[in-house]
Formats: sequence, structure tokens, C-alpha cells
Amino acid sequence: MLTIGEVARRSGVKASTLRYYESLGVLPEPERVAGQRRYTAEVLRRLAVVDVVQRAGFSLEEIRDLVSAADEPASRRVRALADHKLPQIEALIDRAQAVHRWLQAASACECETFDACSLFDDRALRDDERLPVGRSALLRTGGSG
Amino acid sequence: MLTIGEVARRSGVKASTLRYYESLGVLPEPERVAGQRRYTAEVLRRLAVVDVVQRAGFSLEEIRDLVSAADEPASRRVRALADHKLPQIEALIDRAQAVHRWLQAASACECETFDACSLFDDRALRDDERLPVGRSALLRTGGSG
DNA sequence: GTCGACCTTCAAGTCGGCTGGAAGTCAAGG
DNA sequence: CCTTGACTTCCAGCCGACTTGAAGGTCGAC
Repeated sequence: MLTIGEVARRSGVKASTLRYYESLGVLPEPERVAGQRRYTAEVLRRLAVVDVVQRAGFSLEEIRDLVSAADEPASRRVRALADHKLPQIEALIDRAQAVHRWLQAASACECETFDACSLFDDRALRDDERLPVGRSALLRTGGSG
Repeated sequence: MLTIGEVARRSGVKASTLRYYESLGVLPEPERVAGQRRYTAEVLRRLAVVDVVQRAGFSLEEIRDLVSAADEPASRRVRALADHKLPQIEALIDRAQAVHRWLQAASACECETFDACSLFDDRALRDDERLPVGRSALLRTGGSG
């Protein structure tokens, strides 16, 4: 039986985050001793699952649905979610590549004003989503371990 | 001379957003008539620039620095920002591709439990950032025009 | 002279994924 | 008994890019 602090140390997930996950239903409510949470080692695997799936781009809400529905076999749920997310990630890759090409063109730009520069013409990157390259996508490292 | 509403209609950028951009310094303060903003057609090109650059993954803060510094030629600033962002977008593409491979594996998964499934083994996607596939990256469409 | 369309400012709310602090509980050790 | 330390709950705040709402100003048309 692990206290929340021990789980935090072993998983690298902060205690506050564990409580937050529980409040969302991403983690089940553990047994309690004198009001304090006591976890089985199982939770560590669960956290590894959450971590991996989160890195694959799923929200905590999707993850909750994935891990909390015990009626279907894991593989079916995993497959359903994966199939749902695959087109999205493909779109993301396409768009990221379009942005990459744009940045390369920009890097070679010699225009003196924005007005003169075809980089900013109306159709540039038009059908692409805004890529969240900065804060959310690239600045974090780490995870469970 | 365009009112804020006309600019909004022509550019597809809401009036509230135009004021917000102005408050950040992304747009310059326009002339006023009886307290109301009057824009020149120039602002439309500026908004197109903002839109394209934002789609390339830059924050409004970066964009403000790009468009408001009039001392250097446009090309130099564009190049500096592009060169700064290129490695980030390359990393994003690499990670998105790793996630793509993971999702394909997940789609073919036959495991009955999470415990049995190597998809969730510790090293899976370990060194990858969390890709913001959901909300910020893929759900929006639109832009200026 | 008042209606409606349009504009103004400022403050607060939204989304997701947390993080941090305040204030209280509880068991073990000196 | 008292301290220490780890736990508890609840709630505010953070990031970025906006959006929304309240309360009011300005204009032309009828």
C-alpha cells in the first residue's frame, strides 16, 4: 500500500496532479486509511498508461473514458481511440510540413517590406490550422518514470 | 477610412480581437474620429501578415516584435524568426511522426488488458513532448479573409 | 427626440492541465 | 505534550488567445 507521496516519488507525478486526476476520474478513488489515500502498485501502471496516451495527444477527458470503461476489452477501446486520432495526427503532420516549407521560404526572404513579400499573400498557409509550436507543444520534457 | 466594424467584416477578424491586438501592440493605434477608430486599408495587409505568421506557430508577442520594429528591414526580422522556429517545427514533426507510428500500433492492438500491452511500456513515446492534437491544434478553422 | 446601429472602455469568463497556498487532520517520536 | 511531516480539502492563479457582458457615447434617420 502506497501513500500519495510514495506514488508521486515513484511515478514522477506530483501529488497535486494525482488528486487532480482522481477528481477527473482518470484515476479511481483509492482505499483510505484515516482519510488518507492508499494505493496499490497497480496505480503505477495506470499512470504509465495515462502518460503514454497523453503524449499521443489525447485529453484527460478522453483518457478517462479510455481507462474507466471496464466493460469492453482494452484493445477495442484503444483501437477506437487510435482510429479516431489518426486522421487528426495526419492532418497535424501535413500542416506542420506546410509550415516547415513556409519557414524555409521565409528564411530565404529578401523582401524589404511586408507589402512586397509574397510570403504573406492571402493564400499562404490558408487552410492550415494554427500550429501550437511554442508553449504547449515543445517546451515541456519529462513525464512519468 | 474604415471603422472597426468594416475592418472586421473585410478581414474576418472580430472587432474585439482587433482591439485586443491593439492592446498587445500587434496592431498600431489608429487615428480616431470622435473617439472611434478609423483605419486605413493598410491594416488589412497587416492582418494578413499576422494571420499567416500566427499559422506558422508564432505567438502574438513574437508577432508584435516582428511587425512593430521598423528599424530593420522586414526580411531580416522574418529570417531571424524563421530560423528560430525551424528547429522547433522540425522537432514537432518528428514527434508527431512518432505518435503516428504509436497510433498505428495501437490500432492493431489485440491485448486484453493494459497490463499485457507493450504499447504502454515505459519507454513508449518517452522522449516526446505531449502533442496538443486536440483543442489547440486541430479543431479550429478559419482565419482572415 | 428618440430609435437603432455602431462604437467605446473595462472587467471577467473560457478552455485544459495543472500548481501552489491556506488551514486543518493525524500518527509517530522525543 | 508538542513538534514534525505527510497528509487532507478547497480554492485561487497561471498560461495564451480570445470572447462576452455591462454600461455608456455618438451618429444618422425619421
